[in-house]
Parts: sequence; structure tokens; C-alpha cells
Amino acid sequence: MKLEVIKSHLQGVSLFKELSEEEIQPIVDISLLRTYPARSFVFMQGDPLDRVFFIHSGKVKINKTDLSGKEQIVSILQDGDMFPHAGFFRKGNFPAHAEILETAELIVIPVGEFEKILLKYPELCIKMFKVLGEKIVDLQNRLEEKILRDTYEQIVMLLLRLCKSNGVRINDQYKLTAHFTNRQLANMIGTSRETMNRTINRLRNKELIDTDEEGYFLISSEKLEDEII
Amino acid sequence: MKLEVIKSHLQGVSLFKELSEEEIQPIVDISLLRTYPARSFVFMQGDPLDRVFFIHSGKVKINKTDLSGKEQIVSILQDGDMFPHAGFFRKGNFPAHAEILETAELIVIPVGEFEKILLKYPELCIKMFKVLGEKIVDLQNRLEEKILRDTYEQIVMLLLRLCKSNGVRINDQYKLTAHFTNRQLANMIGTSRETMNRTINRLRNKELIDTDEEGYFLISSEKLEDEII
DNA sequence: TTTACGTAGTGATATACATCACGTCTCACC
DNA sequence: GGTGAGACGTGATGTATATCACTACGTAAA
Repeated sequence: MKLEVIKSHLQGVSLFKELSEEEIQPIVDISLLRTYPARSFVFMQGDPLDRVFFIHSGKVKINKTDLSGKEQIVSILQDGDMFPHAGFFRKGNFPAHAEILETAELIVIPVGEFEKILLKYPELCIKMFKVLGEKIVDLQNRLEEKILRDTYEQIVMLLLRLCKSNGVRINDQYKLTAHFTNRQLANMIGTSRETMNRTINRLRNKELIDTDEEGYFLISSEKLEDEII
Repeated sequence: MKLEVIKSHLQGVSLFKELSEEEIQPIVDISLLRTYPARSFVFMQGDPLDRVFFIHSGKVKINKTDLSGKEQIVSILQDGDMFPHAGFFRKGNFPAHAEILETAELIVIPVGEFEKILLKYPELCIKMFKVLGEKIVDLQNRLEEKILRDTYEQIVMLLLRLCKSNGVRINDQYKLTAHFTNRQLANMIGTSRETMNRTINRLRNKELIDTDEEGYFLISSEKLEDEII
């Protein structure tokens, strides 16, 4: 049954983990499960913010573009992640584009309903404060990186961040669970694809990163960390 | 009486505005008012995060430094502002230094108490979500700026942001309510003091900014906005 | 009064990185 | 099987801006 499917999917979302049966039911009731095909847009920057999304499967790219077409990739999200992070409790607009990279199943909740539920369960509020707090710390770190580090170090740190957000640990390495082109990686930190290419190959030669048969990155995070002191 | 003073001070903090008498009283009860002299540190990066601060008067600089001593100024906070923004509901550490620039009166609340109060008043939770949401949007914008814009535009945008966070509107201009040296401004966006100096003077010649008798910046925000299209 | 230190201001130089301009390879599609 | 679109890869060149090196001013301390 559809609702059962949604419930099991919701239990995989980090924000809702540890909720009891009774606590999760009202959330299930207001949830919608929708499949988005690759290359489609969930929303565009500036659209009225009326829904919140939780990823059950697939990959979603959050990005911004300027007039000249230059792109900034805010993040590549996957199962368990929520978006957007800001704009609750005031009629706002989505602050970035959300584009599907790999066919995705998203749980969709009207933002008004989500807010009501949030206030009803203190446990959920705490979780939410934690999630937002982590987001703030992450953004502050990225800004610090961009300001204090040179491009080589920024790339090393980007790879380490991707291990956490998009990787699984295998022995002493992390394997990234999504494909990334040089251009995408470059657009995450605001460098050129040529520089990204050269640096990635430099790291490959140093045997700090590698690629598996399917083209996924294998990252030796401990060794990489030595590069940034 | 001391508690009365604290209460009136708390009412000036944006997070607590619009709270009723009964709602604000328990917050007053757990609050401490403390004066910090200029140049002192409220806390250092890495200290255990056990308190939350609200500024009643004075100026506080939030910054990070790397090994070589290079500084990133996260923000210059003043009356009505809260810090830190992250780290609630988990025993964490302060993510940056907080240094007093101008003698400051701070309201100090133990973080555990603050969390309890937060959960008791849904109205406060909503406010808090808004504050954190705005912080996230602000950080994302700054990161985008740093990635997509050249230094000239970053400086223009920095000045516009300072109008909002540290300015008061006077006719068609904003007057900044704190002194900023070229070096401080440079460290906010990660440029050199020389470049900041040259750019500021360029903007002065274009008559987009000016300085009043006391050395405070006067900023013609409408004209400035034309510089970034 | 002198010394010391922080800031503003400004030319000269160095350099990290973007940009340009190619070639090659793969894959999708008519 | 050819053609076009993306991707990777890599040298050559250009440039924004960091860095260096200095003068000058103001203020605080000795």
C-alpha cells in the first residue's frame, strides 16, 4: 500500500529517524511520493517556497547561476537529505535551482503542514535545530576555506567534504556514491575545469585518489588530510 | 533593580521581541548581565559551547585565524544580535573567536537553559527558525559572491551588506554605526588591505561613498547597487 | 622630545590561476 | 558509419590581484 511505502521511506530520512510509530503517522498522512526524471527541475530559483522535499532515491543538484551563465553548485544531495534548509515560517522563495541528476523519488510535504508538525513535536524541533546548525557550520567552513586557502587546498578539502556527504567508507578509503565531472567539481568551489583537471591528476599521481572500474572516486582521506596541515 | 534592567535589555533583542510579559520572565530569570572590556575575548574557537550571548551594547568581532595568522572576519555584531548561531542540542565547541571591539554589555544564558526555554515556547522556536534561516541564506549568498564575483563587486556587495547589518538610514544614505579599518574590511572578504584601500578610494572618487566628520562611512546604497547589475 | 606602532596611501613586481586554443576519446543518435 | 556534443587532457598566454617596499601621518607611551 502506498502509505506504507511512504512510511518506510520517511524512516530513512535522517530528520525523522528515531521517531515513534505514532509520531511518524501524521507526517505520512500529509506526504506525497513523486518520481522526477533526470534533467527535470524540481523548482527554479525565485519560485514561491511552498513545499519541502526529502530524498528517498536519486541525486539532486542545488545550484545558482549568474547572468553570464556561470554556475555555482551549492550541493549534490542524495537519499536521506532534505531541501531547502531555509525559508520556513515566512512566505519566501526558493534561493536556488534544484535539478534532478539521476531519476529521483522525492517525498513532498506542503511547507505549511510541515511547520505545524514541527511545532507539535519538540523532538523534531531539536533535530531540526541540529540539522540547521550543521548547515551553518558547513557553510561557514566553506566560506573560510574559500577565503583563507589556495585552490589546491580548496580542492583537497572539497574532496574530504564529499567523502562525508556523498561517500561510503570501504576499508581505509571512501568511495564516492555519485559521478562527478571535472566541470561539476570546479563549479562547487569556483575554479576552472582545467585547473580542476590538472589538480585531480596531480592527486592521482600522488596516489591520494583513484577511480574504480565504474568511474567512482576512491579517496584516501587520511593521506589527503596531510595535504592541508 | 537588576532583573528589571535585564528584562528591558532582553526586549531589545530581536529574537525576543513580541514576547509577552509571562513569556519573557523565565528568560529573565536565567539571564546574567555582564560587561566585557574592549580587546577582551568572550570565548576562543574550540572552547566548549556552554553559553549563548545577546548583545545589549558594544561591538563584538567574530573571527577565525589560520596557522599563519591570516584572519577571516565572520561578522561584526552589535546590539540586538545573538551569537553563536550553531551548536545547540549537542555538546559542541565554539566555531570561532569572539573578541570585544567596543566595551560591551552582554546578556549571558547557559545553553542548556536556553534550549529548555526554546522548546517550551513554540513562538520562540518559529523566531529561531527564522533567524537561522536568514543566517543560512546570508552565508550562501556570501559564498556565491566569493565564487562568482570579482573583487570590485565583492567589495561593493560587502558595503551593501554592512548597510543592513551595521547601518542606519539617513535620508538617501546609510551611515555605518561602527568604524572599519581597511584591513578589517579586507579580512571580511579575503582580499588585501592594499586592494581594499584602492577600491574604497575609487568608490570615493565616484562619489558612491563618503566619510562623515567622525570617520563613519556614508554609503549611497541605491547608486552602489547599480555597480553590480 | 623621541620612539614605537598602527594606519592610509601608492607605485613596482611577482604569480596563481583563468582563459584560450588545441587534440583526443566516447557515446548517443540519425 | 558519420556527425555532433560532452568529456578529458595539456600547452601557451593574459591578467587580476597579492605581495613587496616605501612614504607619511597620527597617537600613545617613555
